[in-house]
Amino acid sequence: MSSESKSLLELLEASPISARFSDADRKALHSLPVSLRRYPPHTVVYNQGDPVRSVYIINSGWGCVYRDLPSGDRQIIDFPLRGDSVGLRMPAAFNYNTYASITEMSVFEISQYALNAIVLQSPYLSSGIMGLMARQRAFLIEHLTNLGRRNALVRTAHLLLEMGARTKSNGMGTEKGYSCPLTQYELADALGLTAIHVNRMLRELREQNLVAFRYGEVEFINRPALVRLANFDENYLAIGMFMGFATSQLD
Amino acid sequence: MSSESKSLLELLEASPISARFSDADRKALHSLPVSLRRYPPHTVVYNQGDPVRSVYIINSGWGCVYRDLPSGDRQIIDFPLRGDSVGLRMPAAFNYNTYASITEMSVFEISQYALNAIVLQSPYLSSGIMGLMARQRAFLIEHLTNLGRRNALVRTAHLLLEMGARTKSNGMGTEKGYSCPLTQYELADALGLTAIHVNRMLRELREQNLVAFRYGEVEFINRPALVRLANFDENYLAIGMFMGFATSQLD
DNA sequence: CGTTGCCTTGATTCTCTTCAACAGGGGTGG
DNA sequence: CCACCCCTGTTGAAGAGAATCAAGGCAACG
Repeated sequence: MSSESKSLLELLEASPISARFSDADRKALHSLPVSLRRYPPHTVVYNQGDPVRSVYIINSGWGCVYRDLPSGDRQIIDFPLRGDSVGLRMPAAFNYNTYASITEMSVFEISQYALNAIVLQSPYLSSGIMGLMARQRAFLIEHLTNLGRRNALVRTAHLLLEMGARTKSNGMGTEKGYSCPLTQYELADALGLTAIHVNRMLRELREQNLVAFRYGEVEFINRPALVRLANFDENYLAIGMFMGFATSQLD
Repeated sequence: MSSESKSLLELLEASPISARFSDADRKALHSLPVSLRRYPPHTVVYNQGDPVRSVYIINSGWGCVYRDLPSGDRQIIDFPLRGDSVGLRMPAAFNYNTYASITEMSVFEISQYALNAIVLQSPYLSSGIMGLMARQRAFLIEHLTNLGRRNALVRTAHLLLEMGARTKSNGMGTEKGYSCPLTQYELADALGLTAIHVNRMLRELREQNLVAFRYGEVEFINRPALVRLANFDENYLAIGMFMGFATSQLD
């Protein structure tokens, strides 16, 4: 895979988060107990029903957050990538979804307890955390819209474009394409479709010379036409960076 | 309608938020410039594309947050009720969805600018804000799962149950039912269905003696059976109250 | 008293699922 | 080394579920 950071600070200052810290914030961050964890492919990080203990900032690799349903289906909520956060929610609660790796994955893990402390210390950091939450929220809303009001072809196109924009913004991909380790089953679980139908939609997109997803590579063939088909708007992804509540006082 | 608060403080201390403030927090809240606004039915509060200016805490009435699509369809993201928040995201950005009233609606409006200030002043309040964001996030995830992996009947049942749990938790409804001013068109836009099909699903639910939604009233006839049909789990709604990051230090 | 908004129902169409079968690659064990 | 299996991808045919098209109902409102 592409870039990977050695420290949380380095990751937060890199794209897409691009935080700019004061010395005080840096100091606070240094005192924060963080562990860099590695997970092999297809390993559960936390499970639906587990108590909430930690927050994760993804450093490298692909994973997915999903909800298992009693019917045996699952709904994939998101594929968090480098620079995304997982698990920012209330403590003293239980997880109502599962987070698992897809490829080998490295993440920075911060305990809820330590996070509480830093929220008390640095308003800039807490507003940064809100920024991360807002970013995840924007992904969710787009995903929701995708499932509710777009047909299978457009929906598939849209997801490929979204992951393209996200991989580009964190250095994992380019305008032309990106490496994507997802199976058609995983795509289907995210898109609310069957893998069989996803397969047909991918073929359709390929045959229309819009985008090819084969052998773990997404290749944009005719990006403008694909963007038009999917009515894709990159702007929603730009929001929610680290320039949080606190800094906007400068306006 | 049922309860309504005269001040933001009163609203925050009431169910479902149930905040407990220190004197310092109360003071900070008192200095916060808040305006109580009323909107007539079917009025836009902010529009897709407008710059972000304010955050809203709903006091009474029904509204909806939605995204308009170029196709002319729209996807309703959420129906925020008393005690819910709208617009908590990054400043210096644009809204990528619209917030409009459905019934007459009263909301507390706080400028982003003022909110920044309070985040700097009170860590407890900022963690409370994170709590509100986490709560909205839980709604989104459930809604997403609903659209992705449940059929029309179950999906409809689930939404009626969710709004039932939410109205109950903020005093607008009871175990037996609640007043619901939504049209079948609005339900359809939330559920990713056509109004015609929603109509059929409501009839089905009524004929199976599970729940009746008629004349603006949702009446749970056989709640246990309905909960079973929809695989409804109220717990996800319980998370994300005001007992935020900061307080959990007491653990 | 006609219009408008919301609800209701039937008939038809089409999107997506389900069921079924097969092909290629990678690993494993006999 | 090969037989076997599992996982992923691929394709076809049948069937279900929801959309679309069409029409009529009732109540509120000017």
